[in-house]
Amino acid sequence: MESHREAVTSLDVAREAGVSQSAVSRAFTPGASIAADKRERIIAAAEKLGYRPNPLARSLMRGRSNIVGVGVGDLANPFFVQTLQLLSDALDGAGLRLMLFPARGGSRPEPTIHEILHYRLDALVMLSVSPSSALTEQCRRAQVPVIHYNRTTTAHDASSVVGDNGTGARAIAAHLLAGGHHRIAFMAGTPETSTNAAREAGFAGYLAEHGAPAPIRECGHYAVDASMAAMRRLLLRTERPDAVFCANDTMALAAISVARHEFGLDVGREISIAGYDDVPMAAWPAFSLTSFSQPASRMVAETLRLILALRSDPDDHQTVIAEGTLVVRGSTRPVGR
Amino acid sequence: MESHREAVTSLDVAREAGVSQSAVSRAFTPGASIAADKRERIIAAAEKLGYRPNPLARSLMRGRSNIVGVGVGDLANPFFVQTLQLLSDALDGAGLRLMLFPARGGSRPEPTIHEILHYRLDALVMLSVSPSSALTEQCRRAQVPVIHYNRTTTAHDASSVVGDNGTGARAIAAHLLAGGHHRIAFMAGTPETSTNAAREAGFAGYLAEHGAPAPIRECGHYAVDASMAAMRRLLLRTERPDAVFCANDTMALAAISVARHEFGLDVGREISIAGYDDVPMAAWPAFSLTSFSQPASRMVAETLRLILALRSDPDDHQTVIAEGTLVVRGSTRPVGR
DNA sequence: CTGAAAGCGCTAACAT
DNA sequence: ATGTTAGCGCTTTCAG
Repeated sequence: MESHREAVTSLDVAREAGVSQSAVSRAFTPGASIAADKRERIIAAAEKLGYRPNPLARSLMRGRSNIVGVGVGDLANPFFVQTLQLLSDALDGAGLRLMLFPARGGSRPEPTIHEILHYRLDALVMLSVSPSSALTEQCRRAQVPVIHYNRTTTAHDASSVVGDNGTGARAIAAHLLAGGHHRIAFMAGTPETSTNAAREAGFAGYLAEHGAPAPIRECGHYAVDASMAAMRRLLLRTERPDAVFCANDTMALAAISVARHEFGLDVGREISIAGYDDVPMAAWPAFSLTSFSQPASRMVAETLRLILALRSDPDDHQTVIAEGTLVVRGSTRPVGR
Repeated sequence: MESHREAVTSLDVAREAGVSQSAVSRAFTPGASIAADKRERIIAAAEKLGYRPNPLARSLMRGRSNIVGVGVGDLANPFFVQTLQLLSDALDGAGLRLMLFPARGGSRPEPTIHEILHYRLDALVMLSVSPSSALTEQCRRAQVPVIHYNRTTTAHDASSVVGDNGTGARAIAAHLLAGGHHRIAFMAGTPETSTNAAREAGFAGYLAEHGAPAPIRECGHYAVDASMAAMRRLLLRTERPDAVFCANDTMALAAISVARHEFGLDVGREISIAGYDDVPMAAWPAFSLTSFSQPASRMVAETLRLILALRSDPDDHQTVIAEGTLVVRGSTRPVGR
């Protein structure tokens, strides 16, 4: 009678290699003390039998799963997709598993995530979604460190990785002012988010400091449809803005689309539009979007670093701020003339 | 001295409720035989203590993890992203966890996935990536059923969910012929993939059956840069094509971009461009891409159905073909005139 | 229906 | 360095 699922266990390997079962365990544990020749014999036997340590049992014993939970909201934003891809590669390279779950943006608390926590996750990364305070509390109780990605947090027992939103937004403001614009608008993303707050504050702050009027404001909620609607409202004003800074690229691409195809405007001459993130599509000739580039790969690398640090010390929380660069393209009026 | 991670165990709940530990287990097992009032008392005690069954231990005993592995290749294609989002929601709704891993397209066998298999996965879904034959064999040995998404397979011990590529491609061909086109081109995706093969065969087949010459062929490898290059080659021909069918939308959007912005062509009048998948961006005014719509949500629903079916019978393999619809937009010359 | 007992496959003391 | 012995937290016979 076969065992559970006819799986090869460490005991099988032990018998095959003529050693104890714990020796097999040690052979598969990096730092363990075991004679080199013995280890090799065991590895050989394991290979022959097609053995692999059962990660479930291992996690149960170790009290740690080697799994990182990743909560995502709307994947419509290419910046998150890019991040997810990079993160999936990075974790894979570090021998960690990635458990993905939908984390609806702050609305009602998801039941699922509570269950996920009990996997003894090495860390929980929230990709541009803010966990409810209840969830945060649950994480603390379950001893799962939380890393906020692209969001800051007031909580002191959480890490976060963000771009330098204030500086980025100021760079955009400077660029638009230098381009000779006077009626400048700001298209906000979701108002409650820290990214939007920081970008808006930096943008408006720079304008104010340089004697420009406060920007006209519309809200696109980081969504395509809402941004199109917001852009229409902006362009139907009697005092039509001559420049629009959208709080992310998704909104900016939608805005360009509306300006060009619905209002027949020559983007980059009659109106300037700038975004934030520098997603791959921003570089397409169809858009040629001026944007502030968030260094996704560096941000992900930092996230991995935090995860590894938190593995050794779950209380070693940090906030990482990654610098970006302004990428000037054709969607904004050139400065030099 | 605290236990491992000061976690609440079923034993704690048992003591609190004054029952045996196995009773607690039964209270959390849907079909188990336990008195209703006793169950309620247990649930109450569990709630009070903040208890949840440890999924690791549960999986270890049950020999099944409630985890579905999902292998993804390049997430640059919005169709896959959309699918991933839908799948993540669907699995979540069914109480299943989603373990994401990067599965490089068919190149060398990834070491990671071999490890993932040992989680006693309920299923392994390959999103538009073909597993190596070695991997397929491993899955068989580990008793993990494989589901190919957007790919057919010759293997008889695997399921697959695909769109009706032949029919879709023929619909595009019919639409282009009806539009009065004569020099028709086909931009291929990755040649080795079953999707490309089916779309190309359907397209060329329809043209041949209707007396049209075989399509001019270039290859865009389902990638943006390669597609832009391919489009340039097509448009630099002395006999410039007046219609191009791209094997997916990613390539078609890139093609539009090149035609319009590099060659100054009026897409939809001077040249027709059609794609496949009907990704969200296809509907943007900036592109207005005629495309054959793959019913992503239905395909994902079918995938979930297969997963659940395979849970009860791991050998119950099926092939599901989902029908789509032609979505005519402005990027192709209208038929009626 | 319910409790006691035997593991799932592994790791981590504990003694050699 | 190695084998033996306890468990990790749970499910599942097995008696009753």
